[in-house]
Amino acid sequence: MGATKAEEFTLRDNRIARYAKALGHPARVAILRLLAERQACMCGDIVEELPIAQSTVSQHLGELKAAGLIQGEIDGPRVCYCINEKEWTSALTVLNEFFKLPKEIAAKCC
Amino acid sequence: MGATKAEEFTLRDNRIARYAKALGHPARVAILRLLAERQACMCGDIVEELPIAQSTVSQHLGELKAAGLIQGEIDGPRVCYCINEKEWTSALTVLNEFFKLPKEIAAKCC
DNA sequence: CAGCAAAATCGTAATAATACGATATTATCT
DNA sequence: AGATAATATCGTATTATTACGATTTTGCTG
Repeated sequence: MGATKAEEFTLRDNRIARYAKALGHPARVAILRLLAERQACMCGDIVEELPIAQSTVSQHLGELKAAGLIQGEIDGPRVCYCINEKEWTSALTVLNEFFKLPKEIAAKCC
Repeated sequence: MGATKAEEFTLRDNRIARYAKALGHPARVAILRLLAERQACMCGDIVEELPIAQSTVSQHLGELKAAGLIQGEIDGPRVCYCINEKEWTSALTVLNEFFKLPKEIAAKCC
């Protein structure tokens, strides 16, 4: 993302940014949607559903895993991915809390 | 963000990604938090609060404005920024709806 | 063990994001 | 008009992201 000064911000804000960044690309949103919408968790079927190459899908999966939002489990010759419910809930909570901030404020100036 | 294929994904997923991307940097989260937490909307005071240069703050403000999350109004020699309540609510709704997807699913496989 | 299929990793090119200093704008005040 | 103060914009260096093809790894199957 270019030079960054992430360390100089609060842990809380970095946490929010980390989750948000993981959702910051339509391919990753689409992947998460697929994982959420299908009963079973997906593996390489994602590649067939999305307009990007296998290696790129794998890269996006890696980022989602790094953010903690999904987890993968080896299932025979393939890998079965699914949403990490715990982190997912955590992300929802953190983002919701953040988004509700202005609701508590009456005054508006512009 | 490097080469991108955003056009090939759904509008819905692009919309979510757009909001999420705006929140994808701790500086922008911090800026939004400042705008939300203070009664009045901020201007250059943000520069004093954050560990980044004035031009960088201005750049982040521009991105938040492009995403629709904030709006600025000229107020004398300064610019008064505040959260765009409408878009903010819209972002909350869209993200919430997305995050609640897996809750409707009983089966888990890993 | 050889062969196969799925996924990860590597190498790399193209592009976007981050950050800063310097400069230009803009609006106010004297 | 000129000076001042606040923002925006420009130019640019650095670093991150995205994407793909090629290759490697991994685990199963004959």
